[in-house]
Amino acid sequence: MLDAFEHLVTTSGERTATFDAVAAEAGVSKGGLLYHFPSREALVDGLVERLEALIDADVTAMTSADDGAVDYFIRTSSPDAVADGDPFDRCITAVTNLASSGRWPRAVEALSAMQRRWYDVVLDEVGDPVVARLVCLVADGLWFTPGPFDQATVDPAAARAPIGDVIGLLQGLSRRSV
Amino acid sequence: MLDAFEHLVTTSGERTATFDAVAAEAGVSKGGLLYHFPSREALVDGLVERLEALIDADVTAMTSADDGAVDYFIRTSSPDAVADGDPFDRCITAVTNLASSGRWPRAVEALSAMQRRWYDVVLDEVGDPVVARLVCLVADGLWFTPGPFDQATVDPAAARAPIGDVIGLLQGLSRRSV
DNA sequence: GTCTATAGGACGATAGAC
DNA sequence: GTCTATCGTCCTATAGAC
Repeated sequence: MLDAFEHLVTTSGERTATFDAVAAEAGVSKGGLLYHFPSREALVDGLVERLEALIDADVTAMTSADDGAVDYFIRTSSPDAVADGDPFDRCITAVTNLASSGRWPRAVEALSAMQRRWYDVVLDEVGDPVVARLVCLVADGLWFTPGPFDQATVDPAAARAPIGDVIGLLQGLSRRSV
Repeated sequence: MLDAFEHLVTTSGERTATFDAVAAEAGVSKGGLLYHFPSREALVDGLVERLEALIDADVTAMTSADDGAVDYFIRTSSPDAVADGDPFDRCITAVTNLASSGRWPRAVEALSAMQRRWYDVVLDEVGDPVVARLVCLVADGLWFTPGPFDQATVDPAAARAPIGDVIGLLQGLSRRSV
């Protein structure tokens, strides 16, 4: 049922993810859904808790990544990864959509905490706060543009610079320790 | 009336920006509002057209900025500018909120076009597509995190690196022409 | 041009059978 | 635990007086 809610919020926005639609997508009836999630807030909380668990797993993977945390971080933030059906990416997109409505403070807090944790890991690797912030900004930029709004315009092979070059540039900065 | 709609969408999200609320905010009655904007789509279109006009003005200012397009671009993308009551920033935030619902294709297209135009101006200045993309990603990252979701957590004087240093770093890259 | 009144519909949530 | 049926509320949009 959470999967159905997540899917609808991700693809069509929060407005369309009504109890009726979620129940239909999950293959149950509205009453059945409301037994497990008595309110809309319960549904949101369920997704936020799922996100928090996935953040823990991602931070662990990031700190122990073979090519370093920065490489892992930037690569998993690119729209290429979003296009795939990665559960973590889908969950982030869903919670982001929920947060942007302004009605779910818990969603906002979870996303803020996620960014703080990423920043700490990156800072630990690159050492310099300026470079660490730059890396986080690039990752956020990659995440938000242009994917979530218009999945049709995601064009990995476009004339824009390949993301591998951007990573190399950032790692160069990290080594020079500006 | 458009101001009222923009303000409500920006501060409280699209859900709360009903005809009733917009009319009350604008100081007219619901019927009066509906005379000028016969449907919700008309309201959205009005805001998108306002955005397109503001984009034209911003691109012009950006190309002729004293300290260069990159400096202008990054500075006006930072949350410090968002906190102010800049009409352009407010309009972008409002249209972004509308776009994230997935119900207004015109809003999505306007934002994509905006990013393409910014990229073209930056590329024209820095020459290198990789650096140009990096600059745009940083600007997008600055824009989206963490401001729009949680205006209370905007903390310009936080321990994170000052944005001026980030700009310097990007300009260094631009000069070295990686 | 601006108002009141209301139609028509969708949504969140409850009640109670099975 | 899952279902059907339904209540109350809120929203978009229309009709028509002024």
